[in-house]
Amino acid sequence: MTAPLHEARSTATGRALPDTQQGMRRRNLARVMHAVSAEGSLSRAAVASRIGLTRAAVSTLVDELIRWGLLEELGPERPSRVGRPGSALAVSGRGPAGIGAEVGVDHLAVCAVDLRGEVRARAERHGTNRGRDPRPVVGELTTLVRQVVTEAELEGLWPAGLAVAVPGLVARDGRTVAHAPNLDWHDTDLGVLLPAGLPLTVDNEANFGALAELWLGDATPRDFLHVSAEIGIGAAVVVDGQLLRGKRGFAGELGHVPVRPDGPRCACGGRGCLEQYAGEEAVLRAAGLESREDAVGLLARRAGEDHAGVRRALYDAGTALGIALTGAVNLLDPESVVLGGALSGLAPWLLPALEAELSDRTTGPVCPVSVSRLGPEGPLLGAAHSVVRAVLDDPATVAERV
Amino acid sequence: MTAPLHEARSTATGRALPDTQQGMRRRNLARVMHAVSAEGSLSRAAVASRIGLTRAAVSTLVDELIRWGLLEELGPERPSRVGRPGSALAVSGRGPAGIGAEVGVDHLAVCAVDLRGEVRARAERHGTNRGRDPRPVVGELTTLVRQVVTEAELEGLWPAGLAVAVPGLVARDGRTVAHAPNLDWHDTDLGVLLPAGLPLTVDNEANFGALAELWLGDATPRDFLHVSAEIGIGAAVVVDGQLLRGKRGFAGELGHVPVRPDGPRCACGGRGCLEQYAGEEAVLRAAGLESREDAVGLLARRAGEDHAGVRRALYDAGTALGIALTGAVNLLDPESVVLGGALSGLAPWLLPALEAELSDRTTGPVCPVSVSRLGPEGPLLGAAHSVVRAVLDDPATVAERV
DNA sequence: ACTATTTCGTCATGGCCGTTTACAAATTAG
DNA sequence: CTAATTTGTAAACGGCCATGACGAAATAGT
Repeated sequence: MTAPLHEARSTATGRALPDTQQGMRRRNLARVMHAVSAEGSLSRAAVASRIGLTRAAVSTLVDELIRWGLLEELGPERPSRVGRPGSALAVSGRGPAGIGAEVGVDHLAVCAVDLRGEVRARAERHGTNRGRDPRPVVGELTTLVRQVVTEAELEGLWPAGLAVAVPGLVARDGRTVAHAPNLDWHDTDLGVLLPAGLPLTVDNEANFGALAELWLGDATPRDFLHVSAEIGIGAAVVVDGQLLRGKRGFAGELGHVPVRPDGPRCACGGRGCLEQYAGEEAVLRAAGLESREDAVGLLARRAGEDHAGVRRALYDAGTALGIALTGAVNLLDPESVVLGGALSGLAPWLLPALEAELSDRTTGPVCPVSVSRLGPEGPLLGAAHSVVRAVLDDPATVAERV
Repeated sequence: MTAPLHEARSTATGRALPDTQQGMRRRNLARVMHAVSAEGSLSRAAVASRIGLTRAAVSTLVDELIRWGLLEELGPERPSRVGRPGSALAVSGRGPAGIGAEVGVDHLAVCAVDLRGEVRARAERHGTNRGRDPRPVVGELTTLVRQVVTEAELEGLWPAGLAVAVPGLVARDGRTVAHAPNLDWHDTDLGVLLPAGLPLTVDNEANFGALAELWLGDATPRDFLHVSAEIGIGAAVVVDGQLLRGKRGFAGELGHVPVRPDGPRCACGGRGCLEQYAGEEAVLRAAGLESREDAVGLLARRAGEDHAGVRRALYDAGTALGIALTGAVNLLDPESVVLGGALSGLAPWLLPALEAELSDRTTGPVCPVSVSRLGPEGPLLGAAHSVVRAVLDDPATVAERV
């Protein structure tokens, strides 16, 4: 079932557009941008036939988008068919840029992505942030943001917004970090700490990772389950190209799905949660290793060296993941499951058991499990791209800034 | 995150509307219908302020809707505030009607619902359909449909479509029953067996039950999980007022979520699926009862009589349901869980254990569990209403039929 | 009782926007 | 070199909602 006809369509920012001629125009501007963006380069006539408007209408839309600096004319296409060749249009490489930032447990990173989706500037700083006061950390992040912004501006870009990925739960206001256990940040409003003037969005890094997979993945479908392990084990549910957030924004808590209902007690109050078997701590303990900084890298190395205990621990973790995912797949019938974040590095040793459980426990064709190509870059790229998508989704918002 | 701006909006029938003035007009017609329908009776001015158009624009929209027989003028409102009283508009009780039908294991039922949502005609036939050939069964259903249609026509209604609820999986074409184990129907195309001329939709009865809950429930939110047990145990996931169907249309298979991963083998290939503990068969066995026709009624009676074995069996089923729902709630963060279908009758004995598991295993405020008020009527009403909703969602479709 | 005020529904006007139609430009096919 | 085809633009057209004005129908105040 598709969206009801009567509901006001919304922009990516959540603002409803009135169903009036201006709203129609704005939607058509967006459709032109998306058509060109998807194809890389397209003539006006091609856009028209693709989005179902006439060439004349598309011409006026394109004129406006060029005036705003969102599209540019590349000149005549190489003629392939008979008839006058079209004039190629492309998304501008000098217009607005999305600034993405990531607060990791042991690093900070910022990048700028242009409307074409290319990374045009980058800066990062290594060093742990665990337990540090938010103010100096965000101060350092601000420095990196400024660096990236000036670098991007030298290339003719202007920042359209800032999106920050954090390892924790974010309040529905999209600015406040409600709970980031690995940083020990609680109820921290990043809006007052980051440079003003840029529209700001803060979200969980797993969510941005899933969106990156959706937007940048090789052949990622519009309905999938993205599983990542950074803080605990999180899943992002993507339905029809949209992130499912849940009532309180807590959807995707795969880590506390019961796997063995009579298993050991969990901090959440339950018993035998997935995290008890596949969480970082649990796997390290099962493998007989100490808890330390780059635990995932260590596990991957040891597993590569055929360390029996580590292999065994990862196999068991894969089994537990498979059981939890069986439930999720039964409930959601997604087109695929994608392993991202830290899990992508451990996938070779997790997958065998995981897929065995999944195929044993489900009938019919098994839901395919793939590994994210983006790996640890996902959240940062997803954050930057979320700003870019907002511009593509409603180009008229930049009109006033030009 | 809300729907991207650039995507073509769709009608409830899945047909995309071009983003043009005609599409805009159609959407505004729908918004007027929904506004009046939601409030029962509304003046033009009230509609205008509610949907954000001007009185003048609403006037022309209303004129058209009245001409099509979808709205009617009730005359001047009782004046409450100062100023000229408005003329009350109401959804017509003599326009199109939605015909809903239900193929149950031991009954057939058909009803007609008008645009106001009232049941205006009804017919049913009792007697088991288990294992019968589809042709005579659908023949009898056709007779009932004709009865209901003529009865509705006597009241000035005309049938706008037929929606059929079946206890089984339905192919994505919306016409073919892929697999109905309790009827023993497989790959049965109902389109060729039912009266032609009426737009036909076939869907799973659990899905229609969930939609009924969404549309008719007392205070049902737009994000909830509807659990029902008719064939096996099914859940319908409703996200943002939309049914989540999944890639193959199999979403909601709660019955095969692993509850005890090392439990007894299940027909699905897995072990310890929910159905092994809370399925009809399993509960009867645990209670020491024979399998028979009205098993749910029997269980409810015995439980009411304080039969210890039955109580125990239902308590354990509630525990298993609670474990499975913990996983689902963690994954989806719904606003509530609704127990419908056969489960609603057994709720008093299931709920204690179910809620205990849920509150023990989740942190923060517990996801509220409620019991469907509609009970076994849900699927039939949901089917009929789905036709009505399609008209409200795109009133222009009836223009040609008037 | 009478007037001022408020609100409702409608009409005429105007502006916005996509479509239709026509045409010049640019290329291939023959 | 001509006919056919396709592209992009311009002008006229038609649909749709907004604006502003007006009569109608009620209340509030004197």
